[in-house]
Amino acid sequence: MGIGARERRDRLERFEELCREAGVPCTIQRRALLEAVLDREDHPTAHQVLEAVRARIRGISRATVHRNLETLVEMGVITKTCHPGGVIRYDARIDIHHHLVCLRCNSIADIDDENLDSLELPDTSAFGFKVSDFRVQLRGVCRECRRKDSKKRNRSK
Amino acid sequence: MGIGARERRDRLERFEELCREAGVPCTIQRRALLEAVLDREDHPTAHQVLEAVRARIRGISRATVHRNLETLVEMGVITKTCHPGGVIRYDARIDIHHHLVCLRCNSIADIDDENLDSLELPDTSAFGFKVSDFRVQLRGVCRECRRKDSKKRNRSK
DNA sequence: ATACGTGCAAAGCGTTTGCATTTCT
DNA sequence: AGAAATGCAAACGCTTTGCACGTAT
Repeated sequence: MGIGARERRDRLERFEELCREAGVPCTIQRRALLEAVLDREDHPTAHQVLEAVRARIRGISRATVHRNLETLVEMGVITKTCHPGGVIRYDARIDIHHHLVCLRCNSIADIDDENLDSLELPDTSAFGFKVSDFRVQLRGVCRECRRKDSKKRNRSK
Repeated sequence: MGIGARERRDRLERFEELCREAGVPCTIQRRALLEAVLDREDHPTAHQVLEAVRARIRGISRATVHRNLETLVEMGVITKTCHPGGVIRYDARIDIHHHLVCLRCNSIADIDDENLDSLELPDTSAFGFKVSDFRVQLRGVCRECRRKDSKKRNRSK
């Protein structure tokens, strides 16, 4: 899954356009970080993005990664994913899609489903809340964790 | 909102039952932590729960809070919430309900909606994923953050 | 030329772990 | 008595911040 080649190109173009419009410097670090996220099919942490970018920019610093991932989110060219853990995770996908969230290991997998996409959202204006986006999170236990669980059960018998 | 008095009582009872069944010690710390979460209507961090519990148990330690909140989640008497931030948040509610997630300040508010509750979930057996639960997350910007944004805009004019 | 971004190092938080001691069953 | 939990302190990992220097517009 992940995003396709066309979408990837469009997103980079949009990024450069937004930089120009906002007068924000389009540095090589910023661009490389965006590409690193776009090239992933999972929901990487800042650390994972750093590892990936180091191949292209040797001396890039941890602080730059954190600062810029946040900038890219604000620009709307990537998003943050919601997860039950204690480490921030980013997502290349900005379109409507949904998540399988493992409550055991905190992993997240994408799931696409037209029925979920066409959900009718409730009115949130009473909360003063402006909805921009939504995700359905199917919470439970992933394949790996279920396997580990059954191993544990066998051992204790 | 939050949970009602009856639900609160039932949950504590269920907790004690689960302790007995599993032969898990039902310590005063454990019980106090559960009560502290049940008494909150928001989605507290471990630190917030610690603060609340200190009133009853002076010398309770940070480690005990973290360890036991995790235990309570495993027992299924509280849950973890999914959020875009870097701090783990707990939730007194274990029934199906939904969230308004602010992507600016990472705050979470509950929202109840029958239409969302009756959502038809896709089949996840192909992923080896066992669904136990679901949440719809309406992502966007909360009232407070929108206010701050408009103030900022005014200043820059 | 100026504003903004970067790298570095240190600080700041939240969470986890090892170990001696206490408590629950 | 024995297993498990607690408290404490240190370690750990992720994120943020201050500052000197470099770079994009």
